[in-house]
Amino acid sequence: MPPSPNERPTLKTIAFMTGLGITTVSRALKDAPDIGAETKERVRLVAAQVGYYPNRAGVRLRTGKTNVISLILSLEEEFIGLTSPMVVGISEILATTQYHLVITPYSTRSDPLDPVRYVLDTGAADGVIISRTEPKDPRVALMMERNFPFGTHGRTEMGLVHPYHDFDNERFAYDAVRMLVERGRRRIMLLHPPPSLTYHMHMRSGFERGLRDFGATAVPFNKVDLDDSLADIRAACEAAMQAPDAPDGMISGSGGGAVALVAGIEAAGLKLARDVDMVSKQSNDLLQWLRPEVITLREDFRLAGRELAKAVIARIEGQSAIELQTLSFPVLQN
Amino acid sequence: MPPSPNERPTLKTIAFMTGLGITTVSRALKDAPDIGAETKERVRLVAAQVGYYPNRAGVRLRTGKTNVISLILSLEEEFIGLTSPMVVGISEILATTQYHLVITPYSTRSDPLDPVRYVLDTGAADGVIISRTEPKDPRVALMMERNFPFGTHGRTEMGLVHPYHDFDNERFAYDAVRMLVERGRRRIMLLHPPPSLTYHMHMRSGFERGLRDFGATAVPFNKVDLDDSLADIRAACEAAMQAPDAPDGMISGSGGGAVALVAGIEAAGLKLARDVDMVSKQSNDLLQWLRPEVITLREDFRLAGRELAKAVIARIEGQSAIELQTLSFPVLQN
DNA sequence: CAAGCCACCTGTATCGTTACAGATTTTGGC
DNA sequence: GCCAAAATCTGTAACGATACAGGTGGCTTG
Repeated sequence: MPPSPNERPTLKTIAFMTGLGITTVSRALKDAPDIGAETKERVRLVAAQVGYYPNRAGVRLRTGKTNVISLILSLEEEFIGLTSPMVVGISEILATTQYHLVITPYSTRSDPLDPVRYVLDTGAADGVIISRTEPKDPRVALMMERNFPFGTHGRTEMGLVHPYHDFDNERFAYDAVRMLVERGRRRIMLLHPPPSLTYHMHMRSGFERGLRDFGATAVPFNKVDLDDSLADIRAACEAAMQAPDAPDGMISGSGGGAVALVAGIEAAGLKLARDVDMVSKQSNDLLQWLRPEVITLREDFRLAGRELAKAVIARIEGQSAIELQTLSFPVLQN
Repeated sequence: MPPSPNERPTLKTIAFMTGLGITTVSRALKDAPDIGAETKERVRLVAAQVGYYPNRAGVRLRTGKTNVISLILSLEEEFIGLTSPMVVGISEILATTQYHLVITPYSTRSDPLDPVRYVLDTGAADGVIISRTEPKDPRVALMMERNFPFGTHGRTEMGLVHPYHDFDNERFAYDAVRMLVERGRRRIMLLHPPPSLTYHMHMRSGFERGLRDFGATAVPFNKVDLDDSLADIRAACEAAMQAPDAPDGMISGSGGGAVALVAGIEAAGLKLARDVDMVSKQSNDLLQWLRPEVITLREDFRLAGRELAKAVIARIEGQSAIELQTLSFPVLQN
């Protein structure tokens, strides 16, 4: 019985059209060595002609390969818009491959291990990308233990070697201090990431190294971090500016945080560039347009997405993890 | 042969454990009417106990149901961050179902029909969500013709009934004009969406109705639209402000556009609230923090994501399209 | 008590693909 | 020419699920 011409073509369709066996067609399309060159050519031609795509469910059922990369996203952090460019970067890479991108969400209020366990237990993907990486990240430990391919946005501190892409937050904070000191600022305040995340340490250590090397002092600012609401950050900043030892320089670990700090400074009746200078990490340029006085160092999330997608695929293909660790560096805007 | 206890459990595992047939287990888990109540209970218990999830590839191969919703994203538009909250909204809904969210990207430089054709031809998803909807949108026509479930962010003008969620841009522009006139502004400029998109018409007609009803006049501003770069928009705005008939009121169809307009106004040496008032659509609150003088009306993209996800699922389940059309309204910030 | 009906359960075939173990034909060596 | 070794090709089974067409046993019904 000839396969219906209206249905999506399968190996059977091509087998019928070429007069070959289904197995032969399958192996021809895989360029297997035991198939004749002319046969392969013929099969490829017919396959292209009828617009054949392998059925993903068939492949997945038989081989276990899902051809899916899962991006695990916290529903809370993300609406700030940071991951949007990351999704774009990942998509750019996956578009050139067979992989699809699946978004696996979780709520920060629930266990961050849940989505990872879900993917591992159900075999929902061939590889995973996670962010909000912690020094002793249990997700990383779990995936390493199961030997499951993944990449992290951010590093860990467990002596486990795994693929990552990270922004050099140590250098960012160090350079930020330098730039502030160059502008004559000496009393510097840092709006840091939540202490649970690895890059908190990086940013703090760059900050402190900068203070030492360039001779500035830290103004404590520990009541809020980048996970807090902009309203809370602004209020804390306003209070800090009105305290006796108010800072004359500020560093913000994100563009959103910087906006809140600027609002706090101005609510205290002070003025950027005149009373305070600020260096901020920035991923898009809205801040730049409205407060060009803020010095911004760009973190390229799109690049991060590209690097992570490449790393995870390479890991799936068996490349060793140590070759799949990349770092990117702050770039001064303008 | 008992199924290996290390592997993921399948129907076979449960069948072995309960002493039932595979078919019975399958039907019991589906709550089929021809299975005894006690049996169902027993099967459900064992299934929960061993942590059974149906194998997606098996279901998909046998039934054709993918349990996937595809969000089709333009790689260019999106890094402004608009779709990030939309992804969150979609995820919130899908998390309560069996559906996975797959991001299917395309480049605005290529044919927007490509990703739709891909999903249709490969059966990659059970339903699709698209944005950047046009009055005669060929993607909508194609999916309607193939009777494929989808939802659009934005309406069409083809006399075809399909699920959509839209923001009432007509009302937005109308209200915006009113608010500007209330502040004594009479010469109003509109930064509109690209003319190819449906909501361009909506926004323009609300704008013009507002001008008539409230007695204001339009200042032409047709060289740029919201798809242009912020730099181009700013330059165009600066030029407009220096022309003899400069506007004293402005309406921006997006928060990003508003930032560029503000920069243009200020580059021309003018001042918000004093020389010009502005009403902008806004999806996050960065603008609000740095230029509180700008009046912002919120468009809730997260809600849009939720509504669209619900609509597509309902459509898949056979609900009629006309019941799946929703509109949301501008909300004044503060 | 046979027939019919219900309530429950189950075997078989199938979706599209690939691993595996042959089968068939060609080629080459002597 | 004959046999072994390549070179090509192919059928079967299996991945996990479900549609479909039967089974089986008990109970009512006339």
